[in-house]
Formats: sequence, C-alpha cells, structure tokens
Amino acid sequence: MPELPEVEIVKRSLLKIANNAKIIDIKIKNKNLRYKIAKFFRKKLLNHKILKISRRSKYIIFHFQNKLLLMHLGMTGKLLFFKNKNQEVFKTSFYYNLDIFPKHNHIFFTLNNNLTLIYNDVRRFGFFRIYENTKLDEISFLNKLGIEPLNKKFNYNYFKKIIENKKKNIKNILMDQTLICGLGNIYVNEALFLAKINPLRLSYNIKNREINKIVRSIKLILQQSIIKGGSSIRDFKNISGKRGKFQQFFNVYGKSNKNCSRNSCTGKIKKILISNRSSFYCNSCQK
DNA sequence: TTCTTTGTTCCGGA
DNA sequence: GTCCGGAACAAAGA
Repeated sequence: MPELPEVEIVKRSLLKIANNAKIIDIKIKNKNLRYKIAKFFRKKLLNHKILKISRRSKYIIFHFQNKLLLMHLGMTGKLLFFKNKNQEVFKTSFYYNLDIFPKHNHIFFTLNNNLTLIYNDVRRFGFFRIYENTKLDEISFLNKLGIEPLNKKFNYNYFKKIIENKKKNIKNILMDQTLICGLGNIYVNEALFLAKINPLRLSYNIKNREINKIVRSIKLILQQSIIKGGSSIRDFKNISGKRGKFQQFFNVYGKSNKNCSRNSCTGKIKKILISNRSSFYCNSCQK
C-alpha cells in the first residue's frame, strides 16, 4: 500500500529517470482505472516534455508546459521501467506475496530517452488525470489536504491545535487527510506504537508530552522508511534495484497475537477494527 | 459466494 | 451549519 514514504521513493526514482524526458508515445490497454482515462489523454500529452515531478501527500504531479498530470497509485498501483529493448530497469511495487503480472499493465509511456514507463495496477484503484492551465490549489484532490507531516510546520503547536478541539480517537485523526496528509493505515499503526499511545485514545485527552511524542514518532517512522527505500512489503525495488527493507521493521502492523517487540514489555499485539480498518497495538505498553 | 484490502466520497444522525 | 462515524465504491484474490 503506497503511503507517503513509498510515493516519495517513486517520485525520487522518476526524477532520476524521467525528468526532462519527452513523451513520444502512449499506449492505453485499459482505460478503466478508478476514473476512466479521459478522451484525448494520449493526444494531450504526446510530444510534451516533463519539466518537473513533485509529490503532495500520496499524489505525484508531472508538470508540463501549461499542463499537469496527476497520478495516484491507489492500493496496488506501481511503475515498471523498461529499456526499449524490453530490459527491465526497475520496478516499484507494494504488495504481499504477489508477482507483477503483465495482464495488469494498463498504460505505457514511451520516453525519448530509450525508456518505457509502464503503469501496472492489479485492483485499478489508482488514477491519472490531466489538468490544463490549472494551478495546484485549484485541484480538488490537492486543495483539501492538510499539512505534510515532514514539513517543519508540523510541530507540537500545530498538532495541539488540531487535536484539542476534536472529539475523535487519535487513530482517526491521523488517518484524516484533511488534517495531516500522507499517512495510511500502516504508518499510523506504527507511529502510535512508537509513541506508546493506544489508537482509541480520544484526542482531546492526550497530554502535552504525549502530543510531542506522537509528532516525533510520525516524523521518525516516515524518515526511516524513506531512508530504507520504502516499505513495499515485497518486491519493491528502488532506483538502485534494491528492495525496500522497511517492512522488516514493522512492529505491530499485521502482527496479531505476536509478542510485543519492545524489550521491557510482555504484552501481545491485538487487532481491532477502528472505523472498519484493521488496527494493531500492544495491549500493554500503548496506554 | 463471501470476505478482505485501500483511500476517498457521500450520507444520515447528533 | 458542523462534526463524526459508517457505508459505499472501485477490482481481484483467497
């Protein structure tokens, strides 16, 4: 499941390999992603040069002259990079125990640097959308997003203001993309473990030192994961062709009934549903 | 056949 | 009007 760190890795990979390249062909094998690929998609991007590639939350933005291409990877979206002689350069992938099947290759972008970029998505919950003569803050997917958690402005004071007036549990606060963006189920679970906070705690009851701890845990877990190359679970390869390793360091996600990994703790990892999402936490050290 | 997975959006109740 | 939780939605694999 691509969350902020994985999307950041994809962006960095794209920057190295596709920035300043011109799109010289596009083949669409399946239009039916989360939103149907728009008419004239190919025509609108053909012979356009990628001037810049940026990330906002879990979205990647390709910048062209007077045009933007917004990409979201959904649950299982990934990019494969091939040299034009069909040699695989590397791939970005995010899921458990499954290989990448060509039948899920939906869109092919041929670049003028001998590379072909392939969008592969098993569940087709990802999407592409083109915006012409549009500013970033006019895009509805982007202008409702909250603060980037790795931004310096995301700090104790900012977070305290967010949570003191809310009547939600802390897990739902962190999952709410209009407050803090880019965190998904995995990193929320991991950050709360690190901060020793029970995911069901109501936000307005959380003490000042705990607020501080949560902010620091979020930043730490995201930074660590980016450094380790994204957490992809299996088969993630970054620009150097190496797999992401962060998944080996999960402490709670998917660890139901396992012993707590904290040295001083004898608790077990519990799995509960919060707003219909699996939530994992230690029943002993997360208070 | 049913359940699970995700982020986003929509809707009803408080 | 606002806030919040729950459900729906997309597709496919187990």
